[in-house]
Amino acid sequence: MYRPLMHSPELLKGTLQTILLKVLQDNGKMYGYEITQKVKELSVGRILLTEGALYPALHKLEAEGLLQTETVLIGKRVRKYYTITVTGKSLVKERVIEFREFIKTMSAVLQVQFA
Amino acid sequence: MYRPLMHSPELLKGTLQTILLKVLQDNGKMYGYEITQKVKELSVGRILLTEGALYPALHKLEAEGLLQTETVLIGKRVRKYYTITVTGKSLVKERVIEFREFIKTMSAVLQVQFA
DNA sequence: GTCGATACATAAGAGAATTATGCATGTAAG
DNA sequence: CTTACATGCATAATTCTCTTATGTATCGAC
Repeated sequence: MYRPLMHSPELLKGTLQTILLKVLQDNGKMYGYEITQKVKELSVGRILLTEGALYPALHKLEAEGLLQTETVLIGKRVRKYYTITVTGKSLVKERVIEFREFIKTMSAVLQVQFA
Repeated sequence: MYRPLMHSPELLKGTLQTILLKVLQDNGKMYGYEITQKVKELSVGRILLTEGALYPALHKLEAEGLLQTETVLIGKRVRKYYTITVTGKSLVKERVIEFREFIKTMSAVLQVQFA
């Protein structure tokens, strides 16, 4: 399946984990495909997560104990639900703060107000 | 020479070109090392450009016609001054707008106000 | 005379994404 | 009824950008 380019491909690097954790924190139990749709909706079509980035990222977050999974059968289709853990919740807080700091720094370097 | 880690290494990916172009637009003629010091100063020590990233990036921008160079001998030391071109100036405008859009999008996805 | 700062540059390696591919089900249109 | 698109998972090959490491060399201070 074709996946169109995102709005700012390079800028998004490094933000994927933060996005996944935050969306899961805000929306509770979600599965991969559902996350891509939610992010697409929130970003008004500007962030289109690719499977090649999404699934490895989810697996990594799970391996690190930041997410928990639960596999469910819907008819004959497999669905893997993800939930954020306590550890994940504390990390997402840090990540959002870090992102805010990053914007502050960039604002100073680029001499631009981002308000 | 050792180069300490930057504040948010992953987040910075993709912003290097924008930083270089904008700093050169704001400060006129500058050489590599001078740029690292200026960026360090503007970012209050949070962005420490490494040579391995800086020089290839400058060479690439030059090859693309976004920067012009002028080599000068200071005593026995070589210095390569960079100036932003007209093409470069129009690109930096776009890049800053793009970065602003990126923040807006991230703000919507993370449901956080970045003001 | 040695260390740290100044000043350039390239190569090897790592990390995170894109692109491509694979498998499989559900459903709407023609 | 078959074809295309959406749903749903996953991994492999490749690309891109940066870090880390290395190399060369000048200058000033101690």
